Amino acid sequence: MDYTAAQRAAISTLDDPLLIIACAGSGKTQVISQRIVEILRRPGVRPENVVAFTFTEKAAAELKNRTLELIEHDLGPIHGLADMYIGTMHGFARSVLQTWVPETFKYAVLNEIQNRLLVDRNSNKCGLTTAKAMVKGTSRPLWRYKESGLFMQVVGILREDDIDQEKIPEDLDEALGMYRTVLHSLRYFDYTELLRTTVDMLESDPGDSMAGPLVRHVRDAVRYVVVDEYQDTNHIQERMIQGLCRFGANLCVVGDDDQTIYQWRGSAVRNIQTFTRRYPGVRSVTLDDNFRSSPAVVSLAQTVAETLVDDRLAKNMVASGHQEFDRGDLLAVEFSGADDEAVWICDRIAALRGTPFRDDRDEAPRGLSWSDMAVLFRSVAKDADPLVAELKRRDIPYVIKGLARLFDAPEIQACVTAFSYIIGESGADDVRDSWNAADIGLDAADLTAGLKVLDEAKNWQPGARWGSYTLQRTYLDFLEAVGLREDTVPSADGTVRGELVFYNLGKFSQAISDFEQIHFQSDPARKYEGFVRWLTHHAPGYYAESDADVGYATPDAVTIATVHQAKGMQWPAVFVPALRKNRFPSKRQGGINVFHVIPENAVPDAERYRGTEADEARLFYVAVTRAQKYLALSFSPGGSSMYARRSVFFDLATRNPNVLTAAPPVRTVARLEPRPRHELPDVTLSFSELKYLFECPYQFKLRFLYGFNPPIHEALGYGKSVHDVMAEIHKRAIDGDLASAAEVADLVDRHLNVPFAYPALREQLRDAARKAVSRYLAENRGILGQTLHSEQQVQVRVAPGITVDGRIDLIRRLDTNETSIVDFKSTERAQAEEVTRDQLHVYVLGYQELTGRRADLVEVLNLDERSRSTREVVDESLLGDIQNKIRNAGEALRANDLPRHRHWCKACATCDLAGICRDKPA
DNA sequence: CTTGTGGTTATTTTT
DNA sequence: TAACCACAAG
Repeated sequence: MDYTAAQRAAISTLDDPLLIIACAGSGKTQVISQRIVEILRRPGVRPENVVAFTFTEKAAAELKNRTLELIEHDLGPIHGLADMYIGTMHGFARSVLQTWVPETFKYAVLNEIQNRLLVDRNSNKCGLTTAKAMVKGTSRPLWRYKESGLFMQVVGILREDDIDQEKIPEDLDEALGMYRTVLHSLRYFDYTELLRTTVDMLESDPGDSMAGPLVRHVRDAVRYVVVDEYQDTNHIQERMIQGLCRFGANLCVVGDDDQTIYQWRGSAVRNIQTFTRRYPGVRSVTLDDNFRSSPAVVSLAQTVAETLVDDRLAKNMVASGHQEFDRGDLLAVEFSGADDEAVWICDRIAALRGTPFRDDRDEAPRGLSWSDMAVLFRSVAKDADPLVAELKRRDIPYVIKGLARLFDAPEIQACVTAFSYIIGESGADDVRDSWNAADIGLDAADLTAGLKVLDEAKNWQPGARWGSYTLQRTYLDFLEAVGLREDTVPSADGTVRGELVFYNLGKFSQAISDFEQIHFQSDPARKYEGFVRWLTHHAPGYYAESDADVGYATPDAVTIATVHQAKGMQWPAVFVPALRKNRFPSKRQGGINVFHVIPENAVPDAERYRGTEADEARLFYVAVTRAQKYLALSFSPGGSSMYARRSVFFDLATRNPNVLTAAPPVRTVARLEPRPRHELPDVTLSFSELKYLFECPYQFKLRFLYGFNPPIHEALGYGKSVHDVMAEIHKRAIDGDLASAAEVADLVDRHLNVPFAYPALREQLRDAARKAVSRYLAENRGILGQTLHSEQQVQVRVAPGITVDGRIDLIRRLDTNETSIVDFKSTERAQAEEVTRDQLHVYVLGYQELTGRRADLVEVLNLDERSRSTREVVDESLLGDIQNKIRNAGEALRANDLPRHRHWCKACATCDLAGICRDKPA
């Protein structure tokens, strides 16, 4: 790989704090990866010394894969790569807490929807009504349900930003305290609390009793910190970075202040703009070669960037790629209506298809295909309808993000009707009508069977345990009774409808899980009623987007996306329609916002949350720089007078000399056969996902691609709790601190978290856990001191782009001096023996990757006294087989080839989802 | 060029 | 409910 002088400078600066200003298309990911390789090349540096942050999981997967590829190529096999962290800051926080702070082991992380359900359910205890909004000079409390979203934003900002405590009203501070108390008493982190807890600990003294191990780990292990997309970091994230570097780790931040587009999350462009002032001795490198776009696209982007005057970091993007500019590539066209605009875009898409295009300088040209084109909107939800209709009319394939609303789907409406039947708000005829309207291949007899399930759910017995009436159970039973199958969903055109319907039904299953996680402990009558109430009033707003983007395989289709979603991507041809005043740039929004609750002067530069003209210009800059060669901007007046005028961005573009305002007649170039660029998606699987994939590919699809969840079990959390106890015991054992029998009760009490158990069950589980741990200690105390690793992160890269990662429960040395890999099982729940054997042999591979050594034995230690433990010698022949098996499974996943088993088999017998897969044998 | 009024609209999304 | 825009009036 040839690097430019600037790239080489960035790659080789390893000792001074480094700021890399990376223009769009400047090969940023490659540079970061290569720099990590150079770090690892240094004598004495181990992979665990490196921590690299990205903004999203997707970016992390890309960076990780690129880095591993380079390492393989430049350094050959090196060990311990599983200890190198490349991921999001939230992921890092979770991982270090999980490793170093036993007190946090039992915490679960809430997603945003569960978070909001929690706030609504505990609105008084959470401080929702204690917090007050200042409206027209008088204060009033916030509304439950209606303003709980606002409340969450408020408690988010209060914990993430650099707040002037003096200016916070007492009642608001109290509300925040109440909210945090509720979170902690239920053992939950929200995304913010996860970061806050970690950051607060990172800033503690190395001798601190709780945070000490974490701080000492950072002090001893973290030597190089890399932060990508630095312009999108906010105050708490900056604190996290400082916490990691406080013992002298080298810091490298990478970003582009012109591409800050997440300001409403509180990201502070100032972090990157003032970086050189805040860290002493910073070396600054600007990557201003754009290898992606033609000179004309680059010049237009420059025009946009130059409107951003204040405090912009100096840079001068130059086109250095191989794309050539031909007059007519850049257009800014006006239309009298959105329909004309849509027709024109489709015409142009059709005309561009088959046009010769070179992905690389010295590669033969290929014909452009559907997936080489993208249409980017400021708001897909508001503006994309006419285009979608036209694409549909012409049978041009497209994938769209963020338009269809989940609860508008007829099959979801039918689900809602089924639950409202249970609480007596709909009749049997309503249920039949709604499912018939969904047209998913059910006949009258199927629905009769389904109604029987719903009738049973109606008849809960007062006094019976609440946990036996789970919504998820009812839902899955209903789907099983009606005999729904993916391949019997009728479809007019192709085979995709079954997939879409199952995707939506899977999402509904997730919605049930979200609700039930928070409302499990309500009595059946209230739970079902509350659920229906939530489904009709609140859920539709929460689950706004249902993208039918199922699987890893990328279809050959035109992309319709928002500019935000397009960040980090590129296409040969890009369209940016609906460039209307008040939409793009977007006008400010009315209604009450966080600053009606938080005094504006308590937050530094509070303006940044609201979004400015400059922020919109940055967004437009991002849109323009996605194009490699063809870029068509267009305007048509929208429905009302508000959107009747042209955007300033459109006018700005027309002033650029490379832009034509009318499309020239199509040049007659030799057309080629359209051939989409073949890009293999990176696949990273956890061990448990892999287990499902081995067991049954279709079950994997139902669970992880569609999102179907099994019902919550009352004892859920027990296995994890015992696991956590073992983890603490072994971590202490490594430090030479052997737990005694007298500590068992205390250990169990600290880690036991069974939120869905009724009181008697909880006692029973506590007792079982104590027994299991005592028995384990009694039987293994002798070799506790020979613990090598506990909860060890491992990673196996079986093929380029296919990685498996996970944690090994325990690695220990036996008295025979053999190394043994141990997996704990704590419940009777059977798992096929060969699956366990496979899993353990994957661990063996992981351990070998980590240390270069081969383990001798694999053990399953059953902590449940009624099950047996196993101990086997590592099977050499199995190790090769398993690699192939993983590779094949990964390839199948990439190709979206996830079939069900041909016949009912052992896996079906234990599968929670068999009922929506096939008929059970008599 | 400023001010008042009535009408219209309320985005983006990651963890 | 709040904020902003377009347009008209002064």
